[in-house]
Amino acid sequence: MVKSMSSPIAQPPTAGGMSSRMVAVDVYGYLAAAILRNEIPPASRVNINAVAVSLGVSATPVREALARLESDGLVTQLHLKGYRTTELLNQREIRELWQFRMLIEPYSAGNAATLATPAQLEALQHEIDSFASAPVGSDFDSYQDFSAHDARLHALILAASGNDVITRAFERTHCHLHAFRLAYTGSAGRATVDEHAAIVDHIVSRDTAGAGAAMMTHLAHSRDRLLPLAKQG
Amino acid sequence: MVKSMSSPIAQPPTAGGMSSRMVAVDVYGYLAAAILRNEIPPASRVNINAVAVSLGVSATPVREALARLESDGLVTQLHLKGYRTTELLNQREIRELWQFRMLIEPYSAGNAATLATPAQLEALQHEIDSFASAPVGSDFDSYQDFSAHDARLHALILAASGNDVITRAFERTHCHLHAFRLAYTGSAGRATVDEHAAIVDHIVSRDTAGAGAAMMTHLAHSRDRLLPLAKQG
DNA sequence: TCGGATCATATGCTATATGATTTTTCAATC
DNA sequence: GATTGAAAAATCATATAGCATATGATCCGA
Repeated sequence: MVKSMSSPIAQPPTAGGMSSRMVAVDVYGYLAAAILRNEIPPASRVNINAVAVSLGVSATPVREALARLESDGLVTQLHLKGYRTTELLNQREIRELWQFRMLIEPYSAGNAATLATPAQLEALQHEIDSFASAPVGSDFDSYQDFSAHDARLHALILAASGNDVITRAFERTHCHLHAFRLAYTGSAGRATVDEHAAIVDHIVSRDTAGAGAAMMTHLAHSRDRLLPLAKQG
Repeated sequence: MVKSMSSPIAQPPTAGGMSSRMVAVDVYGYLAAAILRNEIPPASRVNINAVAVSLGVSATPVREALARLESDGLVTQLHLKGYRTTELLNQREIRELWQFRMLIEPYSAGNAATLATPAQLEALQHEIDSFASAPVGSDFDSYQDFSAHDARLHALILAASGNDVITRAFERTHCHLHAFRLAYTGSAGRATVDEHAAIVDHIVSRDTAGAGAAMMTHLAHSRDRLLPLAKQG
């Protein structure tokens, strides 16, 4: 996100005409964050003009961002009825998404154990250390921090596994975003932190099979932690 | 509060609406097909205005389609330089893409053997039959038909496996489109037809392990057939 | 031949028009 | 009097045209 989005109120409409070329507001990032934080609740309409006005841009860049968000599965477009945010995942969808993760993430964790560069190992260890001793709060901001940490760690592991196709396929699931939308009132779990540490320990010690197994265990647990929060489906 | 009683019906939209409101041209489909057929060569610029004029629409729907195509990895956007089609896959990218397929398609083929409905089994068998005895030509149109058959068969298997997340992740790789761009001068292979038939035989006979193994074999072979056509990387 | 100025072209955006949809209003009926 | 249904108004999504700016190529002079 770039700038000037903490004030949802009126921006002066580009007086004089000098400022129209100044800043490219990251409409995509703004909308993704707004959906993440449930500022735009699930299954609610996204008013293109309202977004455009609140960001001080016109409709065209908003439409472009929404087209991308639809590819990401965060909004859906109905002809002549505009865009709506998607529903929260139900239990069936969680099972399907986690099954997908179980196919690619243990494999990727194993590859990371084999292929990670020293710098990548250090980044993984740093991510673990930064949360190993952190307080585990239960307020919104704490949970958001924790969710971001979770997302970063998994992304680091994928990146270290050396397969860009798989990494992008994983990113496009936006699994952490969907999980956050379900659990944004929840709290960070010490169990998750421990499971993350175990995965990274195996990767750092170049234990391919152990890393894959630890990731599989972690995914099964995280799925089971999430399922009770979702509707049946 | 407005009361305006007059203004009788006398405003039927009638004519006028016909010309400009005719049909929503499928810009996305047009561009995807154009890239597929190499009418827009790899790594070449896509002139938004030219596309708009040739399709008889304005720039806005073209921009929206290009935003979606970028999410699909078929074009890339450079700021103030517009959109370019992506390069052909190189050997490293083929290996990465096929590795991804090897993670999800054998699993999905196995699930299809377990879960496919009778209608889905029939659709699979029909797809096989329609090409089992077909002539295997080497001209452009024949190869295009064959590629479409290949894409349909894999899509049917994914659909029968009962996991929409995995199905969408697979679709978004556009692996058949990338393969076609590399091999569009090639010819359909009898070997591929036979491998397809073997996979479907296992699925129809509810042989989960056999279906997965047959799919894995098929993927390895198709990868090895494709690699010589790509640049090193 | 090389460097710099000039100009044509394309991009990204804004402003606006058009028509579909949704909401509100209001009268008629039960 | 409450409720239903239709008509009008308002709202909103989509599309179009046009403008300001950045880019890249051409041309000129040294």
